[in-house]
Amino acid sequence: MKRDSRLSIVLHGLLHMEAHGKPMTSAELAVCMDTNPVVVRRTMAGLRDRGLVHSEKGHGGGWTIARPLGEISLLDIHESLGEPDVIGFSNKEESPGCLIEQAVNRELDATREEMRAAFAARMRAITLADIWESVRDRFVAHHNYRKDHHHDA
Amino acid sequence: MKRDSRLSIVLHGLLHMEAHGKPMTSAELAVCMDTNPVVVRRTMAGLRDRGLVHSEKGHGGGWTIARPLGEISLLDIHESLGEPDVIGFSNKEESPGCLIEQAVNRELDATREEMRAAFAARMRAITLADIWESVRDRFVAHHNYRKDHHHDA
DNA sequence: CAATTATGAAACAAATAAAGTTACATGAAA
DNA sequence: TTTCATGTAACTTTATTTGTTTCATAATTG
Repeated sequence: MKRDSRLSIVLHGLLHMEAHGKPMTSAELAVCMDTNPVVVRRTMAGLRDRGLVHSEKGHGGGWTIARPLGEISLLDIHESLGEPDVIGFSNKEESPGCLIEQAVNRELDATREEMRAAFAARMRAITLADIWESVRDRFVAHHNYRKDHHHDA
Repeated sequence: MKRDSRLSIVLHGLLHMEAHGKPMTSAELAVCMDTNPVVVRRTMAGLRDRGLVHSEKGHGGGWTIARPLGEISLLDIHESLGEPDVIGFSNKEESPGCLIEQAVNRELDATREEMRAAFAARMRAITLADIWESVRDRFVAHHNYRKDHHHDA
């Protein structure tokens, strides 16, 4: 299966927008994210429609985050992408006549529901601010490591 | 044909084998499962290699379950299929240099691990015997319903 | 107001992966 | 020795995601 990586793409883009400080164009984002400007627009479109980001045309235009990072959960973003299915396996047939296949589907459906619940619970609890802090922590750690170990004259 | 449905296919086939009582050919299974004999062989191959099922060539040959249903967990079967990834979303890049993308990956990786754990826990706890009972329960319920509501002269 | 720069969106092409199909070799039973 | 069944490789079809081209629209700049 070709797996959906839009959530990964969008999160990466959003945090670069935050780091940039001013509106960032689709072309600039595309370079950061090693993809295409049209892919950026297409992927951000859902977030724009929900008011998570803002886009502006013309000179000085581009993308900005429209809310405080702490008020955007990863679940909000997932929903803005149209809630693509996060499960990698499916039933051969969704409404089979066969009693055996029905029983198999019941069991696998229940498993998928549990996995979706685990996904939603975690994604609801995490905001962009959390990831942003995680970036900062690692950056500081890296900086301190270099400071403690540098061998310059 | 988008998501992997081999687990669904294999479970359906195994329980038909159980119901059949004698060796069942790939062609017979393919009819039950609305697929192709080669798909059946290909999908069952991993289970044969692990000793969950047995296959016999020639007249009277076909597939049989090699162990008591209660001793085959759904996780055993999943592993026999080569442990295909059960998650439907992925990272854009697996080992990025960008600190931001690394932080995004850490978060999504952790979420996927939780989902995989939920999958494995459930699949480990369920055996073919459980599904088989579920089939029987529904069959009996259906039979009783018909008995209580029939309107024959 | 015209040139430039940006998004919006449709349409199309490439890449990937699962499922289906064909073909044939191998082995077991009648 | 013929028939039936699995084992496997190679190829085709279909579904889905991602990438690309193209052009319309809007906002800013000179």
